[in-house]
Amino acid sequence: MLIRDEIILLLEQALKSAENAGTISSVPNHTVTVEHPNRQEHGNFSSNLPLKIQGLVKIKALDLAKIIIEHIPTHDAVERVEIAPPGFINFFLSDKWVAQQASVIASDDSFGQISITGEKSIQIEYVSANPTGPIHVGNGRGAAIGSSLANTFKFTGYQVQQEYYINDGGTQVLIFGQTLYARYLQLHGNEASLPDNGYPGSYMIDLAQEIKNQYGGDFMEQNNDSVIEQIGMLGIEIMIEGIKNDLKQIGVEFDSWFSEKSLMKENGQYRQIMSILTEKNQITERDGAVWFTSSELGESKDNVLVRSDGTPTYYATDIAYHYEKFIERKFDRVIDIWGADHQGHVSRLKAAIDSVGGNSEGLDVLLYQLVTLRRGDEIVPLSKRAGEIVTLANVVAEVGEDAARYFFLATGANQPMEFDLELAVKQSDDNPVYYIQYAHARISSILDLAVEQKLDSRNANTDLLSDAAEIKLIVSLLLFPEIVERVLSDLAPHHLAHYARELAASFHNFYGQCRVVQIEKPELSSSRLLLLEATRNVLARILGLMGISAPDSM
RNA sequence: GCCUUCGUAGCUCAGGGGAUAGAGCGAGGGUUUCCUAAACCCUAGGCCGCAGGUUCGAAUCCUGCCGAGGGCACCA
Repeated sequence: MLIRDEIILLLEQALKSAENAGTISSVPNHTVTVEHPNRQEHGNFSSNLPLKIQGLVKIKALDLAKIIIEHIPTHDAVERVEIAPPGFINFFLSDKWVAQQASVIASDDSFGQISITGEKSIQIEYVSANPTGPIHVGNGRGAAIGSSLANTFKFTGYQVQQEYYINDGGTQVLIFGQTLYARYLQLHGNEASLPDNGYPGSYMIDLAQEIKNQYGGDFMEQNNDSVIEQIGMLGIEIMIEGIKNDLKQIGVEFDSWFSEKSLMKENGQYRQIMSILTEKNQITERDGAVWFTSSELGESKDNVLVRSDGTPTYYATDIAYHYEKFIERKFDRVIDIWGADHQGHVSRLKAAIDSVGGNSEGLDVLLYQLVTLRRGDEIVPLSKRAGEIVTLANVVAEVGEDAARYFFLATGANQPMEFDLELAVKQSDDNPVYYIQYAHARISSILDLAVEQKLDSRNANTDLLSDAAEIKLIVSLLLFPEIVERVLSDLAPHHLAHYARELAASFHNFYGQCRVVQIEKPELSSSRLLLLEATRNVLARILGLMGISAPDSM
């Protein structure tokens, strides 16, 4: 159990005990919380319980605090409890107990795994960029958030499936095929113009070249209607390989690639949701199109499911897709990670999920604000000339995998993010990601030295870990499970990045204050080596969760 | 117009009911006969967009206003 939760328990027991003793009246339901105060003199944990319930028991908070602390049971970890105006109860952990935790953390690979209740199978769908072009910088943000979140869920014991939804159906893909075919014809010296709203990017020429290299003029000789579809599908396949490769560059690999087209089969999910909605009378025909009467469900308006030309909208296929997730694959919980430009889609999708028999409460949509790219003072336009975009691959090539992951992750999803290429590269020496990695490398280096000097942590005596810097470092380590908990409850992996930096700072400070390897003091050395092992465990873990490498030397 | 996210140090961002608001970068100063100086320590820098309200207590919650991004398609 987390020490935080044990302290909450102490407070609950104290309250109950005071009630039983008759010193205070019975308190109706309430939640006891503790937090980490900003200031050291307020202890390791602080509770506002007296302030919260003073009105209920009709005793002034400060007096109430006095009563409560008299009933707090003793606990190994707690050295003393103080009250502070206007009515806080502050807990100070004993240094001895804190020091002992170094031993626990060093030997426990599962340190940080919080106990979970409820659903344990979870699907996280992210990136899912259209396969009609290479993935861009904004997708990189979704990739970093999704991947780190998935890592953290997995670490905690969830069954996680990471999925990429391939939009390989619909009009976009048709236009993609037409564009590709036009480029292909041009490469063979034929006159051909791009379709309206085609894809002007030069990567389409490269793609056509690749197909030409592989298939020569095969597609020239065919003269049937399906040639565009064939060449389009071929192009999509190649694009997807490229996307997989780009994602691999930032350490992202999916368990599953789900094809939109597969929903359109004879008795597929698309047909099923259409018939369910028809049966439930939630569909109407208007202007030649088929509408979902979502306004009757409290949505701001109705939405088109089938266009007047008979093709389904993205909305309709997305309903089918989520029907497949919830009803067929039976995920308890689904997390979709989308760019903020899809915000308007959230509410109507949830409404539709409920209509087709799913439970939209199982769906969390995590929206991330869009990315602005900068180079120093200059804003880098995400799309340069017509169709030319700054790809994720460009950025990763420029700043490196680790820095890219860190920068994408470090800003909260709700916050619009500025990615400064100049900062990420030019100042790489002062880059937070190197700062964190350096802590790990330093530890490895000291551990190596210890081996040379024939020192190890077996003779550790945690009572010797009493320096302020040592205690502070262990206190930082003890925060790790709480961080994991927050990442999962808030779906906010940026906490990982900030915590990692704080932990690294605690370590670097310790390093400056306390020499580890000292031949003449083998017991102290041993104890500090134990602390290093504990720190390395947590640092390596958290870097792993963020998808950043933990180097042994730099 | 409606919906939504945001506004915190010169810059990039944490904190999202709690006590004297924090980091990094940038600025100024100091630290190395000793485990990696990609480090450590110190200093300067803030009406937390503005105005009301709720509360014992507001950067945090509510309302309004100002400013920025995104959305309001038979695009995805």
